[in-house]
Amino acid sequence: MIDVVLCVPSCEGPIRKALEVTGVTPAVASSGRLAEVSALEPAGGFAGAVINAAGFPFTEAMNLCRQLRHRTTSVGPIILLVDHYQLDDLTFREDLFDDFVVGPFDVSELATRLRHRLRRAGNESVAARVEHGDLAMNLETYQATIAGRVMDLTYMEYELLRFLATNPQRVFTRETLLSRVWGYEYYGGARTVDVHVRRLRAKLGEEHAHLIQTVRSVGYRFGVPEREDGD
Amino acid sequence: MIDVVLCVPSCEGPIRKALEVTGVTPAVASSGRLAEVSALEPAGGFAGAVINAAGFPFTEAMNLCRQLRHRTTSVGPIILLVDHYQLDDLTFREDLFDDFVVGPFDVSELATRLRHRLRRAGNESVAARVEHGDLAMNLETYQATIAGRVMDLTYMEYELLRFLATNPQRVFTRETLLSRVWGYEYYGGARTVDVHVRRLRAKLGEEHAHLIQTVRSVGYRFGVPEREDGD
DNA sequence: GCGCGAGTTTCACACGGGGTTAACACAACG
DNA sequence: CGTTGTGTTAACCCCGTGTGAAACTCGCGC
Repeated sequence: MIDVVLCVPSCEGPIRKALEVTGVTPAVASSGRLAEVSALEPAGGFAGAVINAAGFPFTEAMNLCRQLRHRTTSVGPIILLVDHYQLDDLTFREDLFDDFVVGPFDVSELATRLRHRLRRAGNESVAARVEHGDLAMNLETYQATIAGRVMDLTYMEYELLRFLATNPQRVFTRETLLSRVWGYEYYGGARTVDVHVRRLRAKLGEEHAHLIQTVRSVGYRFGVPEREDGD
Repeated sequence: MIDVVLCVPSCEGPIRKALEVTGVTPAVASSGRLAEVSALEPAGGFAGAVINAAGFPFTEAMNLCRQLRHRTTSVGPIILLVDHYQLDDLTFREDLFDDFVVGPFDVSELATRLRHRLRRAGNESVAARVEHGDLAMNLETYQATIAGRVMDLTYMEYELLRFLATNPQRVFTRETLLSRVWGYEYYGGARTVDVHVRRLRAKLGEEHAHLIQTVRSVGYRFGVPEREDGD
């Protein structure tokens, strides 16, 4: 079986060479849109993805990563190509990709990383479940239960809850949530987040509504206040 | 809790800097022998390991990786530092390490990879924290605890305490606090600061209220009174 | 010791802004 | 066309915050 690796937005120079050395065939999606990606997809799914975030709007690249991760058919490891100045942007987005390479891109490093991740992908099983207290989310079936009761969440509600629940205790501003969950830069309605939080709280039910806490003048946080014994 | 990262065979220059930036403390095992490593190990095990295979016999480095992986107590992610010419040697050894960096080593890339792997390994505590005695503040969760008890601080209270706690022992005038914490030039009611200090003291509780001291006709200071013998 | 004044603590209250909520507009989908 | 999901708008409400004044404390001089 031939392994096909998705390349966005192009596959030239060192990238192409690295893929050749590794022995996988590229599938180039120049736009990076999900429709284009799906059209290119082979029967067994992609073996991996190489996304060049340098010379590509960064949030769009992140958005694509997110979409790839959320598809039903798995897409192997995602490797991000970034410029040095973009390193800081990677912080707290660790869940969106598996590895990265800093430009200028070296063929052998690229190839080594590709091989490394492809090999490891075979052994590791991705966490398909998120559990936190009474909340359980199955990422494969897209179902969420609270204290055993199935919640009927919409897509956005599910995504928001998943993001919050996978980063418990951390506070996120509305802007951050918009860019991380919705996937675009903020323009205007921060109330959007509020409303979705409200709907989530309603579906969580009276007794679990407090799982999403408001941190006034900051944002929202998932989880119960920690009792951390200092020392 | 403080995260300790094993460093072999040394921790200098960019490596030390990267560990500092990430907020973990190094434990240096110069020989790389298992006995030495075990002696350095903290109670909770290592949070991760950085092994410099450049300037180190390569097979020895691989041996150490293998030994670390086979121990009973887990040793977080293993990051290998290699020279460019060693890249080929990594092939078929993917299971022995989690990530690698190619020299010359860049601080921010190193730090980013370290954080990336630590976070993926489920390590929550690579967060910005302020700790001082019984007080602990987590800047990500916006939570503050005093002697293990969670304090329910409002936004302004949190900001004020954070500023004071990050500059312990120093005395600040009300004017300084207003301009540094509130962020605007002030003229009028300096009582604002007093009141917030009072509210903070109340939430700190009887026995910790003295953490914020009044310096009459000057301002306020955070920390325990210094035992000044001579002065 | 007593009284006085400057400085600090404490209290109560009013205002403003951030958060919640409901209702609506609109797009997607069958 | 109805249904369902999503984003926006606007009214409402409440909590956090700042302020002034009263009570209190400390330091100093008489």
